[in-house]
Amino acid sequence: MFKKFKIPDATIGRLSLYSRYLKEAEEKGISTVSSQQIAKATGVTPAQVRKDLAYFGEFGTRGVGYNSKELYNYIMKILGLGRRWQVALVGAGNLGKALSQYKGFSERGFDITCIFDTDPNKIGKKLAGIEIYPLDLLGEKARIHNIELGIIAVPASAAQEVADKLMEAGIRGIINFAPVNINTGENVMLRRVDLAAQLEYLTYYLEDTR
Amino acid sequence: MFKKFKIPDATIGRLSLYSRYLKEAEEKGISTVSSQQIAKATGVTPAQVRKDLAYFGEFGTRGVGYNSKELYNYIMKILGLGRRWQVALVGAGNLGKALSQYKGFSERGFDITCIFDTDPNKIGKKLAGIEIYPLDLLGEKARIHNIELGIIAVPASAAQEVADKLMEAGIRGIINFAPVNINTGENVMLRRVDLAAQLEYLTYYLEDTR
DNA sequence: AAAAGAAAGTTAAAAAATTAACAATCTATA
DNA sequence: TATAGATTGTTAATTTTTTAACTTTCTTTT
Repeated sequence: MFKKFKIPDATIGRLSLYSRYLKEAEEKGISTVSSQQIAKATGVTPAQVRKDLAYFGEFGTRGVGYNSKELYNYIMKILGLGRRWQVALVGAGNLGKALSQYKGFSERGFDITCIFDTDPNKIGKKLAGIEIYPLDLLGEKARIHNIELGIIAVPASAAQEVADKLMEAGIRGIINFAPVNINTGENVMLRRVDLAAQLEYLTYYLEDTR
Repeated sequence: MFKKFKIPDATIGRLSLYSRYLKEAEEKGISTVSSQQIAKATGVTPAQVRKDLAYFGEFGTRGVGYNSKELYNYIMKILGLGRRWQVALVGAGNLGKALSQYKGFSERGFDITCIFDTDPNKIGKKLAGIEIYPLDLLGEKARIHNIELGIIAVPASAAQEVADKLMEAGIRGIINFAPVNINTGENVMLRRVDLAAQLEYLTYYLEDTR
């Protein structure tokens, strides 16, 4: 799988959506799809679909289209979803609880196998059947569970500290749900997801359009 | 507030982050900040900060910087956060439950005041103190509660139907947590947040870099 | 077997976003 | 009061991303 040259971030997000449509199509017995069909289902243009795919190779047949199952498999491979990933969740508050129970992760190959918190009242208890460990055990447990990804679901004030601990434990990819910027090493992939900010995109546009 | 010309989507997201830093700075007693400081704290370049702000006006003083409190207020106004917004949550499953309890919304001016579901076992019960209504009552309750924004936290298969109902109820902004594209009218702002896809950005980059 | 239609892959053009450079202006200091 | 330093707002250049147009190839039909 080539990642020699820079791919637009948005392309990755669209590939994810394409793959979901392709799975659905295949399950419905639609064995061949066109860029047009993919585009319609995912809300983009056919040219965009072809361009996105062209970054990675030639997956279709001219004059015909793409084989749904085949393209699905290719995209999943491109996204790194050819295998399962073990994920650590830090923060057993409301958000952490929700994420631990969210079915959507498992469906896409992500297994949250350990949860960490600093609150003595939470440690030892379970969330969605997964035991909550003290944050200090992160390194040890991460090794045992083969953790490669981490989710930060703690208050903004604790986010950087948690990120540091995750990096110390050798975790290479981090999703940060805290509404704050955190600094990571060069070899660590970081992505921030600010739920409130999502609503703010809406209010920005709606503010004075009434 | 001008929105005559197109602002990069990413700018809105950064403004949100700037505002959080500014609030923090002000609370710490830092009354003046430079684009450099904002940039450092939020992980962008100073030029980017100034450019982002320049879309909306002149908020600083050359040779000096920005007044933290003042700039904070301006940005909040720009984002439409000069007032509170009433939000309806559709879907009382794991994700819905989490979102209903998430403190981060209220802090930024969003109040989830009613929750909807189709599951008879859930209707009538409460989540985070908020009653769960049958989806059919959406229109009625939305009117009573002055709902302007909607959050879709239902399975992908039901997302479009829910979106249609939200639009019917006059809701103008929608966050869709279902991993599927949905179609909305022209005068409705839509934003998709795919939690699993966030992890996929990481795995895409990590896949073969071990 | 040729022609028409469909659809991918590719190249070029256009648009959008970011980065960098610079001119204007404020504050502090000599 | 002039000068140096700081820092904004703005303009220009660069880079990135999207859109459109075109070429190739496959399938079907006449």
